[in-house]
Amino acid sequence: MKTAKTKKSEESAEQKIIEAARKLFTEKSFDAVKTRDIANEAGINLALLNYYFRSKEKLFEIVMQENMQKFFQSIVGIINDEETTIREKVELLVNRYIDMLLNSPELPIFVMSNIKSSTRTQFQGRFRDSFLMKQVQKAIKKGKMPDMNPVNFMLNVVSLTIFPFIGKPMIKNSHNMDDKQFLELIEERRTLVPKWIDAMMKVK
Amino acid sequence: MKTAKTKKSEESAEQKIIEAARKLFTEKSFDAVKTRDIANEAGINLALLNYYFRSKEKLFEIVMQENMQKFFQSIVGIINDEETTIREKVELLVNRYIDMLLNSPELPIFVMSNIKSSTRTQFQGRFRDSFLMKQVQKAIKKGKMPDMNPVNFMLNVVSLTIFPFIGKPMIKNSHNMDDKQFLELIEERRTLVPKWIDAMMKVK
DNA sequence: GTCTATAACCTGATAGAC
DNA sequence: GTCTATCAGGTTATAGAC
Repeated sequence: MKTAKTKKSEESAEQKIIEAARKLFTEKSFDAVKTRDIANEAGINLALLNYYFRSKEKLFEIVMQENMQKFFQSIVGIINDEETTIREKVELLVNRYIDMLLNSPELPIFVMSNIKSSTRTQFQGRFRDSFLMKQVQKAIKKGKMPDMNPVNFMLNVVSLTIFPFIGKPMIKNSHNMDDKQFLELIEERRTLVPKWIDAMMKVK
Repeated sequence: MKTAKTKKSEESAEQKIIEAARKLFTEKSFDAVKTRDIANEAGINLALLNYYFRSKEKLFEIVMQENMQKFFQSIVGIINDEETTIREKVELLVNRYIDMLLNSPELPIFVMSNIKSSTRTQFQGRFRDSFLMKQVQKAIKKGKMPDMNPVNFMLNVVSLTIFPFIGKPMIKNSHNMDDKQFLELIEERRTLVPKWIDAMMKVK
């Protein structure tokens, strides 16, 4: 063990830095976050940050990696389950994403803003090669879904589930809603989105 | 007139600066954009930027204003038209947004990232008080739509139309698509989204 | 491992010549 | 109006003491 640990809520300095970095990088842009902010948030000194991680970029890469993981990993199991139906997968996906995003509402914008700059091969083809895609293609072939690019199916699920979190400030502003009302809106969608997806797939 | 203009593609320095700023601020964060970048992009000197606009913040405010305008203004007319049906409004909205976003794909992330920091009263209640909202509320009361928060209707239209542009890098990456395929996907949605919205509203 | 001090560089803004 | 030169302060990263 590198560092002595007392049992109570004592993390290693290294871990405290990573957590501070994750918090700040997830809610603000790379350039908006200053290394001093991270050091302060972690309760350690600026020099220590460079001792553990060689540079701001290196630290950001770690946070990026963790956030991408968090965003994608949790659904890989769902979309590749060969035992569940399309409808069941949609329900699982919607619930999984809503639960995650209620805890980390800033995650989508982070992912969408930073997916370009890295992880180019990390999740490449991960959706395309999933079992869900095969199910959707089969459903289209059988005429049980509109004759369309199957990507549109997954895109609809993701759009209806994730966009409300990305657009939260806009929604609250343009409809004069408070946080409680927004939460009720999301909970309503938890049950409605799967039904909607079902209905959408019946158009010819 | 403040500055002499030759007729051919000669804009005032002031305008060139604004356009350079819009380009850069729209595709990168406030802190990621350096005033020197803007000056270079505009083909003028750094000092001139501060001569016309007192500070980086002032210049950003102008760009923000223009982008918010561009994002919201174009739909105000559509959602307040008392002559068109809900279905017609949806078709108009989808087409208007897709056309706009094909030209300015970075606009949604800019708007969603910056709507907090300003324009708090700019578009407040603009959706809530629209004629479309009244139509939707009436449809719900008549049982022609699911018994839900009417905000969910507008939110579905916006989600299905705008999210694909926000998620473009993710979609291209996880489905191994190129730009041409992405464009075809969007064009397919242009006709499908209104049909889908129609079908969604028939669930009980 | 952790700190203070500081080097080396970057960035927004201004002074002053033309 | 437009430029060059430069200032003042901030920012990342490192040197060196403990």
